[in-house]
Amino acid sequence: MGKRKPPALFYQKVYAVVRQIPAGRVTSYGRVADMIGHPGAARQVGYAMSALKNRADDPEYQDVPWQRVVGHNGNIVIKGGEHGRLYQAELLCEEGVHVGIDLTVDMGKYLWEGLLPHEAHSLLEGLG
DNA sequence: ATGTTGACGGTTG
DNA sequence: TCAACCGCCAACA
Repeated sequence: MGKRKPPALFYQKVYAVVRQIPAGRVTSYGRVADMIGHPGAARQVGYAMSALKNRADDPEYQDVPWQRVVGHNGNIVIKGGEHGRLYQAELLCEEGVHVGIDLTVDMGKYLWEGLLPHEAHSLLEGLG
């Protein structure tokens, strides 16, 4: 009884980095792309986040704090209508991240510094 | 192999 | 300031 096919390597790298974001902080899709060595692949990071909803029943991926990834200006850009965006705002609020009425996070205040290059390297080697 | 799809981000008018 | 456009590139049908 096989388990479901694992995500592609690119997605696994995205999830590994997102899991490093501390509660109470956020980062952007583009910064995650930079950290996994794919600068410019911000859209694909968003794609990886979207794919998580197809694995809602897989415990392996339930600990990925997707809500801590926002647009580069701090704006919540999740699709699925206001319901989805308000849900992300609610999750962030529970972690102590203030979300403005315009569904934007103050990046100057909550931005995660991110991984240093050697930290990203040691985190990602051994995947796939 | 090829075309379509996207939870982005930078540029343009 | 803001909407529309477009380049980006991995995953998937």
